Amino acid sequence: MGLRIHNTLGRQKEEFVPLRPGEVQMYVCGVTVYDLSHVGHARSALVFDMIRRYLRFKEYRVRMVRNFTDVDDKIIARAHQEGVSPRELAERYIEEYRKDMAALGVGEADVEPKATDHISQMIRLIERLVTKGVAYPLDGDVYFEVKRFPSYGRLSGMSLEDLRAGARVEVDERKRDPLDFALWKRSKEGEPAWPSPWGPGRPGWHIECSAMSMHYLGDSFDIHGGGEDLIFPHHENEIAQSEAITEQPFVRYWIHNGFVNLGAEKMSKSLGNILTVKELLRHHDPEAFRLYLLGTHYRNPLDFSLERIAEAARALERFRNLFDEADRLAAKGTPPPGGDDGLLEKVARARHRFEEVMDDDFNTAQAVAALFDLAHLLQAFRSKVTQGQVAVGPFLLGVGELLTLGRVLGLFEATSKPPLSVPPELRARVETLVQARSDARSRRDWATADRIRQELAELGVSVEDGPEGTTWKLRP
RNA sequence: GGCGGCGUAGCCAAGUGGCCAAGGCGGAGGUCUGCAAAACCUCUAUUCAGCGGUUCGAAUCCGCUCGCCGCCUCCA
Repeated sequence: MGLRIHNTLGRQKEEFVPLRPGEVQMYVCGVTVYDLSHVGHARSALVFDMIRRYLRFKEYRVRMVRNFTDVDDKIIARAHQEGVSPRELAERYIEEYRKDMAALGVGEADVEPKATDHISQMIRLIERLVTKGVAYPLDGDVYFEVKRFPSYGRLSGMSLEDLRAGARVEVDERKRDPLDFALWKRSKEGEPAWPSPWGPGRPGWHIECSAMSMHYLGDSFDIHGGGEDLIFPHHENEIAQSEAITEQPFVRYWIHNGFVNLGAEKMSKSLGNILTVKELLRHHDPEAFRLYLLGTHYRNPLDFSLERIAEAARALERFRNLFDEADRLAAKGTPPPGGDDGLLEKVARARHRFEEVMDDDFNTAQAVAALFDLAHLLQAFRSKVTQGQVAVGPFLLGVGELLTLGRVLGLFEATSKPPLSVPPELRARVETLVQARSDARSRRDWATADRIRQELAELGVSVEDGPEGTTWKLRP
């Protein structure tokens, strides 16, 4: 079975066939760097990170480009406000974005280009558009003439008439059509400017993605992604610009992720209802957040809720308990003999199911369900290992497979809460108390044992007595 | 106004014509354990916003109604 992807162009699932066998070229719209990124940006980044991981699991060689928009009105306005240069402001937030993504476990793209490093490529594209007669200069600006591109509106599913009917853009009498959009903007006093055939100015927003994607990936490439708010006008305009020049299909598969809502409304800066990634990670485990996100299909809206993330953290604990158990059994050495009781075949079936549901337009909710089922299976088997009924080897193999599959989704990078976060002096004190409690227990002095457990609880430590002895961990 | 999407258990959420409607959280009972925790087992939607229709058969297709959201302006 092959991968099927929902293509925004056509609004249906299609079999995924890359341009070159075994290779995938993808471009993802990144962020405009004028402020800290929020949970909505995080969702988009995590979705495309998951897609890239899965494509790699399918043994595709993936080349991914994710851009930074580092010149635009908001950056300029913000920089003026803070009394720094737009470049300085952009650099700062690029740095912050990279830190946030790393903290979320989102891998770096193969290329992370900045718009301002590609001005000459943009100018060349604009020149070609002017030469072809699909764009026209006007007082130092250059506009794309939408009427010259017959399939304009195809991605968003709207006709020019539909678009004109609902147009909320300010009518600029100079433009040939209200829907014509800027490729190049004449710069005003005090704004960053680059020399061009039309005078000093700066690029319009849409042209940068055409320029950078075609520069790094070619005139036609496989996947272009971003949040669903980019469908119109951003991606619609990219198609118009690019295809007007090359007269070839720009992108084969358009993938758009759904929004994060907060309080029944889209999380966005203009509405003011945002939660930054930094704020999120101050209180929550990044893997719990990832598990929470994966529980909802990437195209569906997600109602953000800290309570749901806390639930995901509890669910994640169950996997981690299993991994701890596997570590303990693996460390014991000299595996006792025994059968596998059909476990490995069930593990293979779980893998098959995982791949099948992921092949269906990245159904991570189902994939996660397969992971939970596999974990249950392994836990049940582990009870039998402990009782000496079956061998430990198949159990460890099964856990290894669970880890492999989870990591395809970016989960289980940390198999347990990092014990490193325990300060050494606290660790020593806890170890002493745990030992004292074990001594008391071996004397069957339950009163003392319980008292010590209470003492440990006050330190935020919980203890568990198992057949292999007592273990402890920090409670969140 | 135009275009599009959503409404599934206490909560979250998959499923888009036919095996018992995934999975998670929460809850109930049981096993194990000195107790606890963890883990395991069982149970927790005769029903998919409502009303009609198509079909041998619909949560899934069609129509209408109600409620919610997004895009059409910068936006992941």
